[in-house]
Amino acid sequence: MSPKIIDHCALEAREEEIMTTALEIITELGVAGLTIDKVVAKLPYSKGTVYNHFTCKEDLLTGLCNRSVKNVAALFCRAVAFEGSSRERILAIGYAYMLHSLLNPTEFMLVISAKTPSIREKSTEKRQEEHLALESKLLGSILQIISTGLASGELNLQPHLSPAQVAFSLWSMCFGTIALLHESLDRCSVRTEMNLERELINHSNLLLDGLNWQPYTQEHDWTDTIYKYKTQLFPHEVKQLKRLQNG
Amino acid sequence: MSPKIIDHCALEAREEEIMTTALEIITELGVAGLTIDKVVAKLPYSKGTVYNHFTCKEDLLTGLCNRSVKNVAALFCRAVAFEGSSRERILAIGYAYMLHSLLNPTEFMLVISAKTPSIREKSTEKRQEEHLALESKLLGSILQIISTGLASGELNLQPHLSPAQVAFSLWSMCFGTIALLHESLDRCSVRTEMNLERELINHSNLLLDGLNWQPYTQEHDWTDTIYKYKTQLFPHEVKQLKRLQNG
DNA sequence: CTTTATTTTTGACGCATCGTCACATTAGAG
DNA sequence: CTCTAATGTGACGATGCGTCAAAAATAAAG
Repeated sequence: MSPKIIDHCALEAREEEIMTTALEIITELGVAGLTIDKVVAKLPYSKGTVYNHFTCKEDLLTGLCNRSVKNVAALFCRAVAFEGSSRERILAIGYAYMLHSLLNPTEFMLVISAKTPSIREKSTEKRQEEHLALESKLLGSILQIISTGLASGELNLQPHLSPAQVAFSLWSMCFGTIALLHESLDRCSVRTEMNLERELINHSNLLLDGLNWQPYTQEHDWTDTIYKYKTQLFPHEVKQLKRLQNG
Repeated sequence: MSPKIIDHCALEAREEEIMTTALEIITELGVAGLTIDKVVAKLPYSKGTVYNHFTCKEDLLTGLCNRSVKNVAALFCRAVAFEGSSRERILAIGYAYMLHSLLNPTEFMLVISAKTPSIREKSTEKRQEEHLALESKLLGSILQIISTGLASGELNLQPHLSPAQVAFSLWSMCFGTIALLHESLDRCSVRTEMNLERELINHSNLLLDGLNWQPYTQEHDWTDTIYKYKTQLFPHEVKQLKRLQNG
């Protein structure tokens, strides 16, 4: 009676395989160049099988997007665990976000694409919810640092601001800066004179000063902190990035 | 010899007509629903004629995007002319940006879409350059206010920051905030508790405090300033927005 | 081993959209 | 009216999407 039943593990592995192949195509030909037919041609499966995993191209894109956000979440967890002041840790979050965007330009761009209604509208409800849950996880890491900052007295919240609002201000600032300065995204008019790492740190420091999050920009050697990010917190990622930029 | 020659004016009018029709379709069916065939069906012209104006769908989208940025530029010019302190005027820029995004959700979303590589890659070089020029114009308005702020001493630039960097920090902050909180864009997890106008003002004030741009948030009645934006600077737009939100 | 019941895979098919191009149309000069 | 070159037209081939009936694969029962 009971026939072939594929175990969950194998199914998930295949889903990964499909996504990886899709990402290869996108990296090579851009999002517009992605075609289910091309994915199928690169895989030992047929079109029907791919459509068993993803209802449509957009659903596949959202899946890729979520996979990317998962990796960001992992980096954020490491940032939270950084040994230092709360402000150093919150700055590490932004730094992690930036590193990820530089290491995975295609995926970062996908996260933006996936927020586009044309893609969102067509994606599965399931994958949409997964996306929201993942974003909550990211915000969770930020909120965690905010609460330690409040506890230690380093952050003095203005009465009209809630922790969630602070978390959101940091997130949107990082997002905007990275999005507008991202090499692969927009050749915006000022881009030439701007350097992503420098500007992100600048913007973060401005915002954190505005938030009264001590120690202030002038009161601490942030160059040293960033050196620690590079050598202690994300040594592997920074090395990978250098290899990417030189090769 | 000389046969039928269409005057430049009529050509441009037709281009407008095509874009307006395309925007209608996008508003109704989303960017994904836009089809050259549908545009043609709504117009008294044929497909070939449309393709005489725009090389492809993406080129048409970039055209729409540019038209939208032109409108933003006009609002920015009015913000620059606002009677008040330099900080009030720079805040008016962000407010204008937000108003525009709320009044033209479809177009704002298009601006983001148009930054996506899949669309940019396919657009005409000409329209790309136009886009960069328009963005420069936007930054120009911001830089103008910065320089008056510097001249009056209300803004005290930290030595490591250039006016262009300040302009960019404001722009990216506004962009990020609006993009992440935009109703039509992303149903992000925190969105429910967040209110675009309130958060944009909050973020702006945090950043401007961080920049040492006087008067500081606590030193001035910003509610009153925003009231002036609504009643004096952008009365028409605010009224339009209310109608939009009620109807 | 064969049969059977059920799941999984397959790829050809119908449909939609894209962008092109050979031909039709048009407006003015001669 | 005729001729000419700019302009407009829409049928057409190509490509991609998502479906579905049929085929293959599988594991237990006979």
